[in-house]
Amino acid sequence: MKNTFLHEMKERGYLNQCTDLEKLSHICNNKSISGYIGFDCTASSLHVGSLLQIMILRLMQKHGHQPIVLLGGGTTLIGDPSGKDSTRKILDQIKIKKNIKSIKKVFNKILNTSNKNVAPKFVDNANWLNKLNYIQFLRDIGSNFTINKMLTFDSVKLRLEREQSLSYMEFNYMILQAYDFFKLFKDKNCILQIGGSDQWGNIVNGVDLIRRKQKKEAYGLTTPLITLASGAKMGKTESGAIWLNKDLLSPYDYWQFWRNTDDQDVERFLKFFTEIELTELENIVKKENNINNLKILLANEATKILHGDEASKKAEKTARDTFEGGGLGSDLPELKIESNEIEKGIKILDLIANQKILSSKSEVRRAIANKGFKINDIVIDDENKIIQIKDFKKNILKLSYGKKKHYLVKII
RNA sequence: GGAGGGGUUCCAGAGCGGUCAAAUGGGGCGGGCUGUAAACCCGUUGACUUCGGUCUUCGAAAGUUCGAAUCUUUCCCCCUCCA
Repeated sequence: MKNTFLHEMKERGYLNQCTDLEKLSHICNNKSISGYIGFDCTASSLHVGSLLQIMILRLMQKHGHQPIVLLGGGTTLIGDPSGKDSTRKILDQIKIKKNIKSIKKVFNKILNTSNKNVAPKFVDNANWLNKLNYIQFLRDIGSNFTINKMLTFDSVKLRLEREQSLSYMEFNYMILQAYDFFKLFKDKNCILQIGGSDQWGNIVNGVDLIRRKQKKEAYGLTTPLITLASGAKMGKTESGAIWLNKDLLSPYDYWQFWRNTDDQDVERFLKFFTEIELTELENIVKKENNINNLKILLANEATKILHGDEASKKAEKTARDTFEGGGLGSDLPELKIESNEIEKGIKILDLIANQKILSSKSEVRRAIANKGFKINDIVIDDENKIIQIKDFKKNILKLSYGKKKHYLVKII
């Protein structure tokens, strides 16, 4: 039993902890199962921080198991205290509904939806959580939890140790998540919950609840927390999160994110975020002595999974044209400018400031003084230089900020 | 309830009547070197500016003063110790 789901999980480095790895792999090897991962709906898109989990869902499909995507419309109303120092903002239901709709798009792109046997099921826990009867719930479910034990979970313990307040509402989060698992086990025969390592406590609670209520075994599994070589958490950079939704981050920028991976992370990320067979990957890595080609491979494969082959190729071509050819790629972000403004002639300072590349005019000034801006690859040394139609080639002018940010200014 | 300590720019943290848009470090951004990497070095890091300046910032409000992040009063919030 070599080529199985859990085996590959392990090989790719997705596996951190499991409630009972042996039994679970035995089950997985003999039949197809359903497993779920819950996603938080606080934003209108997930970011690469959640990508590993999605890759796992894809891997389940590859091995013939059915993924259940739980979009936490109910639990997002409460807010998971795990790994948080303070209570976060609470969203209203309308916003959450919108977020769910938007987040779902990504799953439909990444997961295989055409094969009936493994097509993902989407569930929203608002459908059952919002209807719960308080007294009933306390009697049926609440009676299975002891405060003594709940207080020992990291999500609670850490907050209390730091004397940061933890509201009763948040305190209940783990019970709700346990209930989710119980519910999916009962209704959808879902025997596995997967989550990040910070979810361990919540997952174990669900497994326990199922054991108590149903006298049956369910399984929990966590993935390691991925950090970058720099020590930062994956997904959020200073300039903004690496969103998965196209409307928040273009395929080109997504491609660039992977292209700019730290040397030390490349091999690990190839395992995590591409589906190249591991033996093949090993060969590639061994043969390739230019790490930049590995980064390109990573960017291509990762972008392909999320945005499709075509978008990935286009992003690569644009990157090559821009960085290697020193020319301009068609997939670069576009900035638009009115033709009458150009006819009059516009100060370079104003042209840049009017676009939202930097947040203030002073910043643009400073950046120009620091030789940060280029027009058609020539450093701008005078902020008062007037830009006219003759500076455009075929209606297009290449504006660069720093070494990596390039834009096409188009006259409309 | 009693006794103290404190809230400063993205963060940490100095300043304690004018020379303060505020030291220093971190982070960010830009430049150099390279490989669209890391490390390192340099610059920059409130807004607007005709580059002379102007305006808004040091928990909030009011006051003293020619002048306040700095002094006074009230209020809000945090922390430490005792009960």
